[in-house]
Amino acid sequence: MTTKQRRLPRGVREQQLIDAAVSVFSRGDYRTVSVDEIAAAAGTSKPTVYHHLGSKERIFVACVRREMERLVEAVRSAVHDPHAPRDEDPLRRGIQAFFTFVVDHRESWTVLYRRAAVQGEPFAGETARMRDRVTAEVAELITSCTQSDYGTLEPRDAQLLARVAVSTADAFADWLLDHPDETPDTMAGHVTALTWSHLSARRPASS
Amino acid sequence: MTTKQRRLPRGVREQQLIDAAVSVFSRGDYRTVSVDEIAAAAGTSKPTVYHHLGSKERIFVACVRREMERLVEAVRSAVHDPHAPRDEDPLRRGIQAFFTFVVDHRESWTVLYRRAAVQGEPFAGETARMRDRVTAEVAELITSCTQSDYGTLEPRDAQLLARVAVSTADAFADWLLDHPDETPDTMAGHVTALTWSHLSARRPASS
Amino acid sequence: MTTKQRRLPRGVREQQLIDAAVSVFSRGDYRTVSVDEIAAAAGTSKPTVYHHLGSKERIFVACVRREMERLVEAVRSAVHDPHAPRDEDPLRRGIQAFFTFVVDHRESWTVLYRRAAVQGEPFAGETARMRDRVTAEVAELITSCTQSDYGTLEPRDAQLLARVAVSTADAFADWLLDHPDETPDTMAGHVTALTWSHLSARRPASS
Amino acid sequence: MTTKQRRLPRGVREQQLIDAAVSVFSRGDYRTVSVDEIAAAAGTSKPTVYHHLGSKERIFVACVRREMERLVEAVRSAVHDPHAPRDEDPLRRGIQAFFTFVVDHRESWTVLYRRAAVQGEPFAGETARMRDRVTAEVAELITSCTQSDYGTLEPRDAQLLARVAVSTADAFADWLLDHPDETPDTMAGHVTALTWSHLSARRPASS
DNA sequence: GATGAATGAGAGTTCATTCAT
DNA sequence: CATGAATGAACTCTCATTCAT
Repeated sequence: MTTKQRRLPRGVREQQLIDAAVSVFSRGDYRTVSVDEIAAAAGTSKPTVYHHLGSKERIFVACVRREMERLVEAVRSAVHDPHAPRDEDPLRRGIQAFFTFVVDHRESWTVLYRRAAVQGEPFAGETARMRDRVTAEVAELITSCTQSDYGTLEPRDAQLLARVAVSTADAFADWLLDHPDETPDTMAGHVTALTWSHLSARRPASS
Repeated sequence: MTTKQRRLPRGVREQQLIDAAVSVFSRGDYRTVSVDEIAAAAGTSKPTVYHHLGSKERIFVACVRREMERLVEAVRSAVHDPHAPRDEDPLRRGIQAFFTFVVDHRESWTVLYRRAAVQGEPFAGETARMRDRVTAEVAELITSCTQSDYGTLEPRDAQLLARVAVSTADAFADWLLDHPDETPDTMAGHVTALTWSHLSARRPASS
Repeated sequence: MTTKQRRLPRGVREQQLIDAAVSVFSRGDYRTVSVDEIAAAAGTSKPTVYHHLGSKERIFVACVRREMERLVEAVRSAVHDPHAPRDEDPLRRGIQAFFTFVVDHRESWTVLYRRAAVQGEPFAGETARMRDRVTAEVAELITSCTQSDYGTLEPRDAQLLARVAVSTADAFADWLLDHPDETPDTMAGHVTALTWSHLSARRPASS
Repeated sequence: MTTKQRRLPRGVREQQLIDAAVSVFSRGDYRTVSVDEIAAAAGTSKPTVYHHLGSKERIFVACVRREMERLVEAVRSAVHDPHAPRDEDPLRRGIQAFFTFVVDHRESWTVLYRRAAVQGEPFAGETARMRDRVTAEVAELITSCTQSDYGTLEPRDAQLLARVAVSTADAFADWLLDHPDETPDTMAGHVTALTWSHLSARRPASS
């Protein structure tokens, strides 16, 4: 799976292991996945995994944490892209970045959105907080982009919209898997239109 | 959990067991849940569960199957309700029924939508097929209700809409858990508006 | 090891398991012993052991607790034996009972005195308390038997004597293993003489 | 734990390692202790420990061996002390030295007497032989000191007495931990008196 | 029909020990 | 010499599943 390379420096091995773990966790949930599988996917042995990550729980949290950072970073830099044309909608850019991430890093997204949702695991608190950050980030994005156009969007509404946007992106990503002829860009257009239209539906009085 | 009642007729006992199983499966995924827990929740012992349902896998499938029937039945009878006012939108009625089910039978829905989604379990095929039937049903509903208004809605588009509707309903149900002041009816309104607006977005030419 | 007998009632199986566990724990310390060994010695399987005793720690504690009761009971009933001759020294009778127990139930004693002494195990508190009870019991025995002869024996001195008596009995039991020609009775005589003489050493003024 | 000092001459490093190992082994038994702990206590890394001592077993044996030498040496030089007053009892001097060692080098003694007693370890033979040497030494001491006073003390009796003396010293050392107001000297007096009185008890006819 | 008892298979975790730097 | 990295083996504990009552 990975180029076999013994005696790697700390940081590198660790990233390799997280790569493997994300991939494996995207195919089964926390309980289904065995540490042996992760080790095998990383081309190493179980004790090595423990040497670097400490415990199955910490492996999982490390996965969620890292993929979370990547996602947030991707969306943020898209929204604040200094090279983007002035007249381009930053909201659409952000949503597109978000959506592109979901599609391009299918495994990451699955771990982030689907696996972290399972209740009752020992690490519920940590991952739930992580998961909330995705929607919080999206909500903030929506808020900041709509402030001028529609008056002040209530935080509560922004939250709701964010949740809808996220779950919709998830549904679209699934859709894309079964229909490879659709382009991420087309889909991103759908989501944006959808969000806009829902914004009007929510706030008919403010137009 | 259930009123202890020995020596019940076959069918009844079985339904009780499935009730308990649905409740337990809604709180943890397939692997997390133990047959012991299910037996305890049903107020009986493990071998009794096996006697009636055969194996853990078959227990789970039985849960998904039964809840599925209930959901489909609820939506269908709402759409074809003969006592409904003529001028009422059957689509909205259907969506509302669907949404109401999701909210009222939180546990059933969780098992149906979240648990059945996990890949890699031994019964993947069976439950995946079940799960697809939800969206298929919704798609059919949308198709049949929009046929006259928007020309012929492409099956493909109906499918996509169905998926969005379903995942949105899921997001809304989650939202409702955190915000008990929202009424299911309000939420149902949101979904309908959302779906309509998206229909326009998808078919701008046909208006 | 034990007569193979399937499907035993709860209590019986449990005692069998503790029997086996005592035997195994007497040959190796807490960490050396594996639950598999215990299961094998009891003629059953590992999960059965867990079914009845719960955890390795609880197995060990159960052993210590039961053997403790036995020892205390043996000494007590010897001291208060109503059929004993009036002029017989109850102290000697008690020490002899104690010593006989140590020699006859070599395994029990080893678990009680040697294994429970190891610090740093997770159950340190529980077993330490148990272990203290042996000496406390012996101290009480000594106190009650010497009260009239030597004035009031200070509790502190009784404690010290008890400790010496216990460790001496342990040494003697070891000795007996290497020299089978000595009889337990002879040894009991030694201990008594030893204790008496030491009593004089401690309280030279009261003679 | 030890002053970090790289590139030490062979012998010194080795002694430092044994120091650390004795300290660690005194707190947990052979299985509880990990080589990592020993390495950490010595302020070095695991492979270094292996480089010098070879294996966990050999580490343990090295500890026992060295502490044994120290104990024997301490007792011997006390008995044969040329500067001691002529009329002083060399037996008491020896016992006192022995007892002082037990109290002052609590960790050494624990390793020697308690840890080495566990059966079933791979090195049982070696350490058992070591352990026997303590009592043998004490027996010899007793024999040589009593030769003139009580006729010839049978070797067998000397052995028994030695065992009792040793286990009693152990009990006293424990006692001292809980009662810091007792001085080692007082205790040594107790042991000597105890041994003498027991000698009389054993050989009433030979006086 | 219903249940306490029993178990084979497997998962997470640790550790003594060895390479390779 | 000294060490971070790597691993095979073993151990505790759990669970789906089946007997025997």
